[in-house]
Amino acid sequence: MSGYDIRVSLGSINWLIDVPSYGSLYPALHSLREEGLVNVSIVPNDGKPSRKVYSITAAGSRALEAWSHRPAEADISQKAFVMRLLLANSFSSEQLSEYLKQRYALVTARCSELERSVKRDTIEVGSEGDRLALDYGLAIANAEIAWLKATLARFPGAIQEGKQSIKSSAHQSVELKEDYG
Amino acid sequence: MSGYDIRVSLGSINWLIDVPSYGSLYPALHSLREEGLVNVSIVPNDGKPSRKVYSITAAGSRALEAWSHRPAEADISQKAFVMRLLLANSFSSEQLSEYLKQRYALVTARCSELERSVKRDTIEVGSEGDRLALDYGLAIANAEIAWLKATLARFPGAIQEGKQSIKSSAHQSVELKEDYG
DNA sequence: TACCGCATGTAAACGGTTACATGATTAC
DNA sequence: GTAATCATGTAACCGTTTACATGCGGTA
Repeated sequence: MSGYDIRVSLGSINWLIDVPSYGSLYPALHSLREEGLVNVSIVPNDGKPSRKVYSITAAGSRALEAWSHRPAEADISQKAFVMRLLLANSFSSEQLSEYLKQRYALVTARCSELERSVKRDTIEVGSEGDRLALDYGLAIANAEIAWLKATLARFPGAIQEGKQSIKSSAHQSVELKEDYG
Repeated sequence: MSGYDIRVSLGSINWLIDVPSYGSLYPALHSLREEGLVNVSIVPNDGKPSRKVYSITAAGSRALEAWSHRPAEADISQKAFVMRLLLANSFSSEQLSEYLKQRYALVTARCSELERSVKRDTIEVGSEGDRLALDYGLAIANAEIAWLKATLARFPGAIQEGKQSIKSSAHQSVELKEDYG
């Protein structure tokens, strides 16, 4: 794709991932080319500036694979998690499963921590706004847990006993409480 | 609270909001004081540096209120949305309801846009990773829609007909399809 | 002995956005 | 005729993080 194309296609899901501006995207592509991780082919474009269509090199594929398999930092953000998911092509079923389990452990930890701090008042949960925000956070976290459970069921990793086939994971209410990770 | 306290208390929900580092938090508090929006009281602290406990002034309250009521930018991020929710104390029931309805309109729009692009292939939805990421996005968006519906039912704004009393909104599966905003 | 928690603060470094430059074409 | 789309690119700007400075007390 061209830099422009990349920006436009990512722009349609800007709320799911961090989309770079042209001011950082174009220089990034230049340096990737200098490092030999991508090739450029100039495609003349009547009137408009000629398109520079980038394609990944063998070295680039290796680097990308290394990047996506690098150990997940403990406190990964939602957007970074989705970005990694987008690159899940080079994941084997086991690796994907492992990755999702790590996320599962993280989110359940956050969730139970939040529930604890709502019951006690470790944090000042005095105001209406605080309660609203925490309730929202809990709802989102629980939805993510449900999705992770459903998706883990669809991509059973190395060893897994209770296989269930599930078609669509969105909209789905699943009982929680199991322990991955 | 002191700058340290602010950081620590916000740090426990760092995945829900953007938490500033000390390097930007302390200077921010200094400039707020210069603008007369907060007061400081120095509390001596045996051995450790004395604590600087900040409290909001009348002018500060007005500025905060103005900030939280300023028209919501169209493409607000999840974290910014939660930050505003945290300050929902100065919202009237009508204002809160209005704010949630705006959010509802935004998220439903994103959701249906995503569904469209999954069915057709406006975006290249070729790879496994793409499908996973979009499925995840859809699940999260639907969860947010459900939460917004439930919360709007709890905080009925000015005019609203079908009142239902709902105790806890998390974990809840709600039918979608209604039109707020 | 070494490190973590408490508690504040500053300056350099870094990374990203914003704004600008260019220019032909199509839509209102 | 005015704006928006296509398409690339650079440089100034700006906010944020990182790293450092200080220093006492508890603990592994």
